[in-house]
Amino acid sequence: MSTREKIIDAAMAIVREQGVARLTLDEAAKVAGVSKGGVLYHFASKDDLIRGMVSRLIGQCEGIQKSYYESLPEGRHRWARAVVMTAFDPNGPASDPVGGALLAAVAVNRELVQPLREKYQEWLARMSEEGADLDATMLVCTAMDGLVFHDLIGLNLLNEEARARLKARALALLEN
Amino acid sequence: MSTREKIIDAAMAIVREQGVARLTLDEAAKVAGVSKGGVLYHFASKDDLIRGMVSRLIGQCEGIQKSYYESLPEGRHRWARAVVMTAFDPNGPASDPVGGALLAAVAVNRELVQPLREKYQEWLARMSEEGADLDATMLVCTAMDGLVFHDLIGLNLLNEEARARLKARALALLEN
Amino acid sequence: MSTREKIIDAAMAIVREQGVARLTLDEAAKVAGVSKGGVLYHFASKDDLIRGMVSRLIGQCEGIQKSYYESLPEGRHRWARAVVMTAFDPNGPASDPVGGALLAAVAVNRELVQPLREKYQEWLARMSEEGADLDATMLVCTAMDGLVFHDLIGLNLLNEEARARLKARALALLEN
Amino acid sequence: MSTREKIIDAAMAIVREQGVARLTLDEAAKVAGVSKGGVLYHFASKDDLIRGMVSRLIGQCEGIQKSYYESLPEGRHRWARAVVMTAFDPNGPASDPVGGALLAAVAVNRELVQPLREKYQEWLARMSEEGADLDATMLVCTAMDGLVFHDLIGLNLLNEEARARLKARALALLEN
DNA sequence: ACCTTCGGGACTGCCCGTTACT
DNA sequence: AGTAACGGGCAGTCCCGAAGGT
Repeated sequence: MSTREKIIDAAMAIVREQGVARLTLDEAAKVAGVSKGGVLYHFASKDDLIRGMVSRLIGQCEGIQKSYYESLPEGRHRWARAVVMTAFDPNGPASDPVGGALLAAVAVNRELVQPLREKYQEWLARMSEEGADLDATMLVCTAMDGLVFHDLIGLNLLNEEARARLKARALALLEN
Repeated sequence: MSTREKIIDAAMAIVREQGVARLTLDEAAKVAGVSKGGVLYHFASKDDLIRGMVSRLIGQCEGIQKSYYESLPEGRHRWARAVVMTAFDPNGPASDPVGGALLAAVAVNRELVQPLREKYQEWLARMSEEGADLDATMLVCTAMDGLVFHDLIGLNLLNEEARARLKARALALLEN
Repeated sequence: MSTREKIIDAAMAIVREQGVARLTLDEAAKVAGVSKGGVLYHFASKDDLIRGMVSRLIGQCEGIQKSYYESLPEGRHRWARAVVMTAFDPNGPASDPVGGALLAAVAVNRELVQPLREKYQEWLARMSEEGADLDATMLVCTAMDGLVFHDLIGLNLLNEEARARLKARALALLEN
Repeated sequence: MSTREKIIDAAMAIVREQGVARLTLDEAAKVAGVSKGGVLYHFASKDDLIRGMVSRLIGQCEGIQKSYYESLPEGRHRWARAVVMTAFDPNGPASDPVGGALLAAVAVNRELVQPLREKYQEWLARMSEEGADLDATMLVCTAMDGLVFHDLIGLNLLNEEARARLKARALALLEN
């Protein structure tokens, strides 16, 4: 595996095991088995390292979404339904502590949002191609983002039953 | 005005004018016209200062919500509608750069979310008291949080027209 | 009990239970049940508080010495023997963690040594009054200080048997 | 000379010239001609810097002891005599203000005593190898530590004449 | 006399990023 | 494709002084 990948792995492991606050260049270097200078060779700054983590997370998220898409029957809102399924997936983005960390980083530094925006636009394009009711789709997708966001900051408002009802309601809006 | 309030004002001004990254205790002290020791007398840590900012922001947000509530006609989803109106208000939480900063802080430090959770539960109780369709309400409110969150991290996905349609769709779900 | 005494008690308890590093004015105030300002009313500075602790410790030490003196048979080196007994007493100054803390404070701030010096001179006078062999007495007493000092900094060089032999040797030098 | 050595030099100079209380990382950095970051690169903490100073002081002390040893005639207590000579040496450990500072540091932080303990055990081994009367040796050496300790905390109990008599008495105990 | 609230400023140590050198 | 060394900004701890209350 490339050193670059090893460093991202190390960074994500640190965040998962010790929390964001402990993600320092020194620690990432130590876990990845290189010097701090080595980390800064591959990533120009800490923000740059975070960008790398964001990209990887987006990739994972997209993988989950795609596999849901493939498992769903054809239909007008197939992609949108996949988005809903992903948001509620126990292994999805809402459950990864790394997500919260990156959320923080993105909130602080606006330019980190760029790769995320591009991916969102790609998803939107995909959904509009399948002839969806775009208003309902946007409402549902935005709600899914709200849900993931609630999970990421630990705002436990909904119990399992309420979550199930919300999921059903969201999918209902995407009927026919 | 109390020193404590002056410090919160200073902190919010810094975030608005220079961005979160420039919010340091030293800077807050300078702007508020006290020493760092003075700041740390009123706020035990930077996180504590942020907690103060969160509380104030929640208060402002609630004020907006309440004034919308009062301006709306009576009806089953009066509070829920007020939530939607607030989310789209150009002076609402979505537009304040301070919100992004606090979002970041909350994402990093889970315990900062406590006052926010309490306020949310109060709002939920309020909405359930008015006999709302709770599933639809949750879907809409979660979507509003998603929208605010998009704004806060600067993920400009929707133009004015799309926003207007989303607002209409959300309010439509709260009909009768 | 006077507030002043309560504060000294609190300070000593903190040192014993949490170590010197945790002895702060704030902590002492909290444990003693007053505000920091209250502490500084009774003791002009932290050093002053330490002076108070030193005095109390000297008093305790003198109490032990006196009771040994009274239990010893009359003789030329009765006081000197009491000094030796005190140095080896398991409840004596060598065993109190507070001693180490105060040692540190005294080493840093030379003027804290004043009460200690006065007490030493009193002891020396006492010993010379009993017609002692002053050279042997000084050698033995200095050795006792060395021993106490070793204990205070945790320089565990001697096991129980070696300590017993050292004690015997010291007392032997004070024969007749 | 290495930066590390320069920093230790600077730290010792500060203690000697301005007292322990003025030994701060900033000051050490300034005197050594590096930044505080530079100091903290070589010494992880102030304690770590002090550890470095302790090691150097132990080395100096051992040098003095060794040169006394070489100047002394052969005999059963050659090393022990060297210890006595060192304790009374006007350039020895008792006279260096740095010693007091380190004493304080060691009293506060028990783990700093480790190198000192090792060195003491080495010395003890050396003395027992020369076939010494170990009880007398321990008594004398402990007394020497007591004396050095008195000097370090500035407990001026003995005038020059009394010191000379103490020295003679100590050496007398090491006869034949 | 006794105690509190408020605030100032020195200091430690953590951490990011730069430079010089392989 | 790295590493060692270094610089400097910041957070948080702590001592203490000033001013005032009871």
